[in-house]
Amino acid sequence: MSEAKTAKSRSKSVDVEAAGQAISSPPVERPRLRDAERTSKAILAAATKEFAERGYGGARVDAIAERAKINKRMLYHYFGGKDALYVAVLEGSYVAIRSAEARLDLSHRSPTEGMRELVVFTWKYFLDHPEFLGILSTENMQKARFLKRSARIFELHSPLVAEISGLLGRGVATGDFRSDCDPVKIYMSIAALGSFFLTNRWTLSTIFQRNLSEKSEIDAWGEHIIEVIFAYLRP
Amino acid sequence: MSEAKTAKSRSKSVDVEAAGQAISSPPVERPRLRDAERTSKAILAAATKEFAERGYGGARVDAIAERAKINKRMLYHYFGGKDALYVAVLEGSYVAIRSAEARLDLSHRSPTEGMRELVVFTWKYFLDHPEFLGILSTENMQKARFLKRSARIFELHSPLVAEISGLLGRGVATGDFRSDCDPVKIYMSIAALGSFFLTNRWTLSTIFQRNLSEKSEIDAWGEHIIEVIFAYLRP
Amino acid sequence: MSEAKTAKSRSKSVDVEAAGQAISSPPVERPRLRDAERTSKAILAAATKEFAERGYGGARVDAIAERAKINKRMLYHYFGGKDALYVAVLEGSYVAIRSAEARLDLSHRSPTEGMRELVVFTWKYFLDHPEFLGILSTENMQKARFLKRSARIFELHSPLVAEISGLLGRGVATGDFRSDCDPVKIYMSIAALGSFFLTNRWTLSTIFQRNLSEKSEIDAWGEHIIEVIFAYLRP
Amino acid sequence: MSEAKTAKSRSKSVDVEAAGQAISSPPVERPRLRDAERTSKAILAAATKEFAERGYGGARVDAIAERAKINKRMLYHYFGGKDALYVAVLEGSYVAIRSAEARLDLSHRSPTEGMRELVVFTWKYFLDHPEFLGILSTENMQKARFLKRSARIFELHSPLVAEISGLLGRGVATGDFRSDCDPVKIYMSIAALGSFFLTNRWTLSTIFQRNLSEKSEIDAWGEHIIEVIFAYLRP
DNA sequence: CATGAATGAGTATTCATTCAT
DNA sequence: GATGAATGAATACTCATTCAT
Repeated sequence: MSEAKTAKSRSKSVDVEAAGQAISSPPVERPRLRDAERTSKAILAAATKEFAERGYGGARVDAIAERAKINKRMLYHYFGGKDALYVAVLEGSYVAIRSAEARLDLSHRSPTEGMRELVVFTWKYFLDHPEFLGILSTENMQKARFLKRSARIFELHSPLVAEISGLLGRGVATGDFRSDCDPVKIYMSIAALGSFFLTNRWTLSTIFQRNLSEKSEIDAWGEHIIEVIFAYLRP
Repeated sequence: MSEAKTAKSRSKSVDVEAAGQAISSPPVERPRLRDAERTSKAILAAATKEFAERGYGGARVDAIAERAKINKRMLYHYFGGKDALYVAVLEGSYVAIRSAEARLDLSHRSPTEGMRELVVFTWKYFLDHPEFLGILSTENMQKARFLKRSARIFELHSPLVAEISGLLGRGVATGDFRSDCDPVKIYMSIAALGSFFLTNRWTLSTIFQRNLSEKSEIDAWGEHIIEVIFAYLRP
Repeated sequence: MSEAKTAKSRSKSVDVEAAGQAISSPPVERPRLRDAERTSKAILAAATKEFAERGYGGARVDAIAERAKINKRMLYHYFGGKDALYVAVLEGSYVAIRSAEARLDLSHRSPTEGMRELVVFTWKYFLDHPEFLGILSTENMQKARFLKRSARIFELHSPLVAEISGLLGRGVATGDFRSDCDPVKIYMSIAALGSFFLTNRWTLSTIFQRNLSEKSEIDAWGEHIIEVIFAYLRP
Repeated sequence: MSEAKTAKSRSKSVDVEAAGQAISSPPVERPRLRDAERTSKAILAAATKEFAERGYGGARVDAIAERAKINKRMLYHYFGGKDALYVAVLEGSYVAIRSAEARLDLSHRSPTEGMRELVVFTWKYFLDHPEFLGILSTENMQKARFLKRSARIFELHSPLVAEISGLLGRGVATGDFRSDCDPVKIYMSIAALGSFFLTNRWTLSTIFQRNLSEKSEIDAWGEHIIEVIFAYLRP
């Protein structure tokens, strides 16, 4: 592991847009050559896909370079190596979802509305960003080996917990929600139902002979998550 | 990937005992000469762990041989190659859980009791067989590439769906459960809640600064699953 | 540096013959395939030449494999890596010269005869084993980075010092040598005169416009060493 | 090796000051704009160290740029490439020692005094300029591949030979020295004893378990060289 | 003059698999 | 049946050098 050499990339701030959005942005025709930012983002986007699809061990540096249409050497120039690039992808992925989440502004809605919005957002985000779930899968297969080293990860998540706590508190006050709910458990339940379906639909489709990638099945499961969560929250 | 060469292994029947039980079962005392079987099981058990921990791409044939304490050549002798071995591991994993499940005998219990038993069994099985979840993760990361080729996988699962359908039907009749429940959705919800917690606890522990591998957290989540499922089933 | 992985090669005893003699032995026509010892020696001999000629940093693993006419993979199989192979070469080189030296049996000769024999042997050995000097050059350029880690190197050299001490002592007794000579200084002087000429003859030939690789020059320098050493030892 | 591309650098005259003295010389105060020269010297000094420490093959262009604290591109601007830079270092090294030597003015001293001065100077120069010995090592490892191409190298050395010849002739006349001494052999003996000790002290310290980098050992060896040379010169 | 992005050809090392005994 | 030597195709990473600004 060449992590000692990541110094250079450490100073690179992980760009919120990079992992999540560069992927879908239209192929802007800029000068092409000597565009450091563009190159760096392209690498990050390509790496995100590759790591998500093949896992850390299965991901190939050459494949990332090819996907990003850059010279493999640049990957080392900008990120230092496979490890450091993976860490950048990992942090970038979390930053991206938490940033989008933060834009929800749940506190100005009724508890029921807010909770529904959170559930729907989460489900949609998972649906639209399959790489995020892939990265999580990979990282967990390694027991969060890399994430544990990331200092700022915790801070990134306290606002989320606070937000859910607020919703729950207000919901209890209005009589919409049962009391004694753990915000972390609520979030985990939402994530569990959403993530499991999308992540595992491939084997599930096979064993149950039912194409879970069809729109109707996906939509139905989205409804199902809401039903389950609200059934549980019901006082 | 030399998948064209897996023909040899196809003739190998997957042993129910292999993945799930050979690990803990006592060394059966039969005449001898059973070295072949013993070796084969050791390989399967070692491969299960390796694939579960590192994923398909990250797993190393050498590592499997070393874990199984056998000569690498034997692995090719018995299974034909990495791909075929992986398929054997995959099928064996499903066979193992479905076999254990089948021993539950849910039909002789009340719907509520039966459902609780199913939830508890699933949770415990996931807890006791982390490799199973690892294998699923890996296989889904590859979009069920290998599982899709496995012919008998569907048959293996129809009894499970039937069993849950039975429980639900009886529950509706007794007034314990709401009507209109999809047995597959119920099973997927149970699996989702159990699997997600265990699979993702490493990153979750990190982002929420809370050690989800502690017994108290694990037990609490087991209770949580039951609560969620029953809240949903409540008429 | 992958030295943590050299465990395997560590158990390989360095063969005295390997570095020094396998090089000049006739190409025995043995079965060719599956001859571990032969392969291992061929690698060591090839590596000795490569490291001697190009230095540690300049040596190429591919070049070694090609010189040894083996698959590059075997080099890792037998030695673990470039580092470990280099260490084997280094130790082997010292073992080879010290073993040959030990066969001199200086103690049964007169001090003068013994000393002359030592000088001549050293000169001839350097002349016949240019790789040895090359290896020393390389290792010293790295400030003995690898040699310092070699445990048995010191033991290998105490007999030499003892032998020279014996010669000097007897020479003082017979009146042939001056007293107060440090055996290590004597050896170093012999080595210095021999080594410097052979190692530096390329630049020396150029700057002095005189071909020091000619037999006459080489022989003359051999005589010169003897003269210098005996002039110094003269009481 | 892009040796065909060194044409550019050929026109660069090697500055006497560059390798040997730029390092310690005070920042000459001239109008300004001298950045070009300053940069060029910094590169040469950095390259001298790098090549001396790691050898030609082991030296890294990036490392040289970093040591010189200049942009790598400048290195190509001023010297054309690695090869040409190496040649400049090599020539500069010889020019530096011969220039310093020329300032000795041996002809106005007694033969004995002059000879002692030459020995002491050589020893001190080697001691103070470890890069010089490193460069020689490297160049000889390549059998003077680059030096052979340098046209003016021979001229640079004839004064040295003449100077020593003069000393020897006068010494024979005064009866201080034996006759029939080859000036080149004398110089080579002086250089051999000095160079070998300093170059090889790392391995020698290890094999003889004696720290030859200590001041006492170094001083003692300086004395030893004088003793050896004068013992040999004694009529 | 100066900078840093870009590149293709290496360079050490590892992998799954096969072969000879 | 069992063993370990042998192999070619990757695989992560590095190097000297050039290009655009």
